[in-house]
Formats: sequence, C-alpha cells, structure tokens
Amino acid sequence: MKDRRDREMVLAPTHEEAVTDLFKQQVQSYRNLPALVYQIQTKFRNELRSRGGLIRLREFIMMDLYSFDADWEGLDRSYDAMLQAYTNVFQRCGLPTVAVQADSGPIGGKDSQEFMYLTDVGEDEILLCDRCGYAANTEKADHRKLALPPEEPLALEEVATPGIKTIEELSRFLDVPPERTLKAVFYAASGEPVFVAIRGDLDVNETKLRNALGGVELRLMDDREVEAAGLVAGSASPVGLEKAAKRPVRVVADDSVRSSPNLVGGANKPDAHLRNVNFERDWQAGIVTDISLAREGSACPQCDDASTLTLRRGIESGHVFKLGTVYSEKMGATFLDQEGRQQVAVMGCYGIGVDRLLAAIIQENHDEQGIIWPASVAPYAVHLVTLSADRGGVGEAAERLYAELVERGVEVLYDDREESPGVKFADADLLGMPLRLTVSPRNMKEDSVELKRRDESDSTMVPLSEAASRVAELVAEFEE
RNA sequence: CGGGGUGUAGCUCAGCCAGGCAGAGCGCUUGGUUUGGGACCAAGAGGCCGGCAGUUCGAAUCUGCCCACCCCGACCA
Repeated sequence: MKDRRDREMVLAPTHEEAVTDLFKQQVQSYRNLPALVYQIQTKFRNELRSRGGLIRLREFIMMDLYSFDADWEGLDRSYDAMLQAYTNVFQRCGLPTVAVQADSGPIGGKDSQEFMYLTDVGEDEILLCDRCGYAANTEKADHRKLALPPEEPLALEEVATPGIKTIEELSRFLDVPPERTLKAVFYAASGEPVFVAIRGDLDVNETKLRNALGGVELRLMDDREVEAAGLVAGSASPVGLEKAAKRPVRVVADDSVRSSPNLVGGANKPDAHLRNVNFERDWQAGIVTDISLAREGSACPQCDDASTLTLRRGIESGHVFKLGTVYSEKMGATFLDQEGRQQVAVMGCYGIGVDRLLAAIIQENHDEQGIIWPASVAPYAVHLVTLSADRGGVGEAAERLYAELVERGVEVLYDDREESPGVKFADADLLGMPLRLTVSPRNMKEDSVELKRRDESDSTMVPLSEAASRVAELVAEFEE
C-alpha cells in the first residue's frame, strides 16, 4: 500500500523476510551461529471475517523468534530447545497446552508443531491417542486405514443402480460395505479440474490434498463445473475417465485404493455402477498418496493394537516449525564455514500469539466473579482497597501502605474511590489481581488490614506494620 | 460473496404481528439517608425511533430502496 506521500508501505502478515535480511546484513561467519532473533510485533492478516473476541483478528500481536543454524542437526537442536522453552512459557502463564503435530503449509519444512490449549470453544480440531500420546491437528493427522484381505481381481461387471448417487445408498442397495466401494470427489485446483478417488469409507483431507497438488487454491467444484467437465455426479468413475470427460482431468488417488481389490465404482453414466474395479488394471492416477481425513474413532497410526483417536477442540496459542533453507536460499542468507566455504543458513521459526494467549489465559482462569490472574501474568500483584477512607485514619494508613509496597517493588492497583464495599469488592474480583488488601475503619481498630487471595475464599488479618513485608514475601513466592 | 439477524434514551432492551400520547431497567444530575459484598427514598435531565421515499386523516409500527453493525459459511504460508 502507499502512504499520503505515495511512498510504498507494507502491512506484514509475517516477518521471515525482514528477519532473514537482518541476518544477511549482520552475520557472515559460522562463529556467530547458532543465532536467535526475536521480536514482539504487530502483524496483519487479510481475514475475511474477524471473530472470537481476541482469538482471530485482522491486526494482532505476535512474539516470534527465528533461529539460524549452520546445518540441519543444528536446527534440530534449536528446535528442540525452543519446544521446551515454549512448553515452559505456557506452563508459567497458567495455560495447559499440548504440543500437536501440525501442517506446515506450502512453505514446508520437515517438522511443525502447534501448542494447543484444549477447550470446547477452540477453533481448531485435534486428534489425540490416550494410549501412546499421539496428538495432531486434524489437518495433519494420520490414521491406520481398515485393511481388506487380498483377493484375485475379478472381471469388471456393470450393474444397474437406478437413482443411486451416494456411497450410503450404493452400499445399502448392493449390500456391500462402504470400504468395498470407490468414492469420487471433484475439486477445482486453481481453476483446473481434479478427480479425487478414495475408498468409500474414507473422506478427503483437503489440506493433504492441497499439499499433494503443490499448494494450489482448492475448492469443491460446483454443479455447473462438474457438468462442464463431463463428470456424472453420483456415478463418476476413474475407469474410462479419459473418454467420458469433455476435457483432460487430473486424477488423484488415496493410497487406500492400492490394497483394496474388487471395489464397486461408478460407470460414468447415470443409474449404473461397476463391480470389481481394480486400481492399475482398470485405472491409473497421476498422484497416489495419503489424502484421507482422520476422524474421531479412527485407528491410532502409532499404536499396534486397536486404540482409537479422540477428537478435541483447541486454541492454537503457539506454533513452531522448521523452515529449513526456503528463505535463506531465496534471499542469499549465507555464512562462511570453517573451511571458508559459503553455506546457506538453516532456519526455524517459533511464534506465540500474545493477545490470543491473553484470551486463553482468562478462559482457563476465571470464575463467576471474573478473572483470576495467574501471578506470573497479572497486571498488578496487589489490589489495595479502602472502605470509608475518610474515617478512622483509613485514608492515611492506606497511603502509607501503598508507598511502602511501591518502595518494596510491589506493583499495586490502588482503589481509593468513594464507593460502597459491595461495589469495590465486586470490581476487585472482576479485575482479578492475585492479592487483595482491604483497609477499613473496622480493621483499623485492630491495627490490621485484611489480606485475601483471589483464588481462595478465606482471608487473613495482618497487622498494619507487617502488611508490606508479608505481601512482598508472598509476591516473591509467586515469582519462584 | 452467500445465508440469517439487529438498528428505539449514555448502556441493555420492550413496543412493531394487530398504525392512534415515546417506554422499562441500569447509568447520569440534585437533595437526604446508608457504609464489610453490586444500598434506599424523593425529585429531575435525557429521543431525528439508522437514512430516504411511499401508503395513510395519522407511521417507531405497513411498503420499497439505501446505510451500518452482529452471527453463520467460504478464506486463514
């Protein structure tokens, strides 16, 4: 975009380029590696619709860190260190997270994990195995597909299937289980038609499909496009597709078709299907790979036995991945190794969404009354409340206590408003500072103040003279 | 862009179906009482009923067009 003086400006969705350029200017020698750079910065995304309070915004704050290593082993070490560091960060923030395998997108890289805060209001779906601890975003998740016993290929045979269009109808009509059928799904991949063939008991994982096709823009074809391509919705088949289709159509197959003999598939004409369709003998595909969607109840890809995956929802609070050399190669981010040879830096990138982290922390730490800040991230350690500040020396005592606490380096939110006790306590609960100190005429009679933790219902009386030191001790404990 | 919804007092909303004095609660102002868990009494202030046009004796209410916002979906290295 341009500013009022017609200068070029950028609203950056992410900052890999800026950081890689910085590296390029600053680092020439292997002696400077590994190098870690971090920042806390505003990012912009052209979201179609922001939603979820602080969860999904067009403008948001990210803390992100980039690592530069001399080789891939170095990247592995940096990555593992950051994975551990981020685990510690979320723990200290009072946010239980689980690191799950994630899709790294077209940019690629070999490993990628997201830190998920598990909550029913989360926008991401995660599959977990209770037995082995396998955890992955549904976009990424693998699963073990039902295995069919090997069979000799039988002869193709056309059967009449009047009015049958869905796998469910087909399965019932011919009395064959869904895993003995072949499903056809049509996509427009950056405008080009793609015929996806997958076993009838499975669904397409669009992220996997997009990656298989090389990061294209992917959507289902609409009825008009299906018609235009000459495909017969409900009875489409990869068998004889070249002849049936009006234009060339790429075929992508899920690898389940390799070991699934004698399936029931479409006949490329209405009201008819084919029995005994066999991959390779009857049809071929340009790409054969896993493009299937793992679901609740799918078999765990890591366990030997019959343990299944459970679906949970989560908020993505952090994301780490191995960028590799994508940026450093393109932008010439190199250094000289011990032998004086020019080498490309190997990069990793690690992000935490700061404002959505705030939302997640509050989601996890609240009650009917309001926020219960974990001490590590509370805006103030202490909420100092006066009741009837004009009576019994309350105002003066509170002023002294405030000054004493500040002196000791304790952060204090001081409520000296002339409001009723109910209002002031309710506000203190709502704002949720870890400690509340109440100075009132009643307490002054005992030369004491009331000390209450936000996360406990009981309170204790503390002599005025000891209040500041007691609080300072507690705050010190919080910081451990 | 598609689907749904909402615009009335500072805020949250009722009134619209079935046209006839512009309403409630909270908040605000003034006076008084109250003071350890969102007080009470009394008196007040506060409105282009989103905008424009139409129907009608009469429109917040019916009709058309427009604008804004919210929700769902599509999208999200």
